[in-house]
Amino acid sequence: MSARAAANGMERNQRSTLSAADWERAALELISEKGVQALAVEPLARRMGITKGSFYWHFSSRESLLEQALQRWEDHDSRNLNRSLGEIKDPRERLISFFRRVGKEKLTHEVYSELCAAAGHPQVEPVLERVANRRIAHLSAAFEELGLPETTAMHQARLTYSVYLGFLQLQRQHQTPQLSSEAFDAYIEHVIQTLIPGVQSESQR
Amino acid sequence: MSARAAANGMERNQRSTLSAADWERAALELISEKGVQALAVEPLARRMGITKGSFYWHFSSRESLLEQALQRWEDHDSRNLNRSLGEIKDPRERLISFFRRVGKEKLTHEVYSELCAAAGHPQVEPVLERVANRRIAHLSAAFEELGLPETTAMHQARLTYSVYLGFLQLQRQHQTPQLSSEAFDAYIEHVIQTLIPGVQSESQR
DNA sequence: CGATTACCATACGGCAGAGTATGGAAAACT
DNA sequence: AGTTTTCCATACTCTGCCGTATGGTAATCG
Repeated sequence: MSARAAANGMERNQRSTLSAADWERAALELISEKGVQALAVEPLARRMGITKGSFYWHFSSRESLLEQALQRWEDHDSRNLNRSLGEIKDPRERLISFFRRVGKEKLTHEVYSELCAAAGHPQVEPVLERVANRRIAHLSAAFEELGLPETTAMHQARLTYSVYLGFLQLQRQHQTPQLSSEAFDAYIEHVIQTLIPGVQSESQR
Repeated sequence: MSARAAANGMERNQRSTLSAADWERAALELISEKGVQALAVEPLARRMGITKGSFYWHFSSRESLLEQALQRWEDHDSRNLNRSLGEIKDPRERLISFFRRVGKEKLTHEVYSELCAAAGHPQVEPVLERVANRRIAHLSAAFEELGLPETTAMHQARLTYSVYLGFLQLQRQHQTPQLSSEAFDAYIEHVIQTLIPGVQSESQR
């Protein structure tokens, strides 16, 4: 009985053979937990109950793994954004869904949060730039649909995105109220009323 | 002529002997440039034109250096905050100065930005928590002075601080307009008008 | 002026992760 | 059934940093 067969039983639950996509998914999961700098070949392999002999068959280097994993994440995120753009017609609802989606899509946001922490990394930087530009453009378009002039809409979009980024940061510091609690909902409500024109609370009507 | 004397002439311009404070300052400078994870003994020593033989005379470990450097930074930041609280009476002016000070105090903010990126680090985390709480309390108090009810003021303070954090993040990604340009001033103006109650632009009057 | 103290260089051992080399086993082809 | 391909384990080397040990030199003190 080989050591490989022993490992199959417990640690590796799925198939008997790994693909590059498996490594990429595991890499993103590790990033979401410990950050980009913690993405190392041997620790990742140990985590998967395997050795790096496998890794270097699928990838040429650690750098290459990061590259592929980042691309996978970016594609996934990009599709998500376009989907909400197509599905939600009302720009106000689209903006609100932007905030509400922070709770859902947990893994994606955790990864993004860690990527932000690793800005400055040569491979991460361009991804961050593209993603931020796409999302800000998305917000800016919604604000324009709501009647804001172009420059104002751009400012408001940048401001809104800053709030989102700051929220992620406070979350990383555990400085934010528990998600899915009344305190959290109240805060989100406050943010929406402050940033989205034309949304009024009951007390203000 | 010793190698030491040769190093004195060029790399080390100041005194002939280093103090613990010198190491702490150099550490903060390195953090502001490359982040917390880049704070390593040997690279830092090389940067200072010296060897780690000196370092381990002043400090017991890398951990200890980080501890002292962080404390130095936090003290400095804390004093800054209290100073503005004492000097500026008008709460509106105090809030505005909060944003305007992002341009000044460059090193302090760059360090803070990198500390945020290193949230999760056991030594950094408590510092971040204390600093954020102090600043948010500072903002919250100002909003209360402007007449907002307690809960609303707290929400607004958290929101405002999120904007600040998001701004730092966008700066790290080079996604923000150049400081001290008209575009930058226009954006800051927009932020102030959106977040500070009772501030009106000329076009809105 | 001799001895102590402060500060630093050099050389060492140790660990952790990157990448390479090589061989083995199972599966897929022919 | 025999061969090739696919996938992985094991055993190296190499590099970068941590922390220690030890000795040297300049300043300072008694």
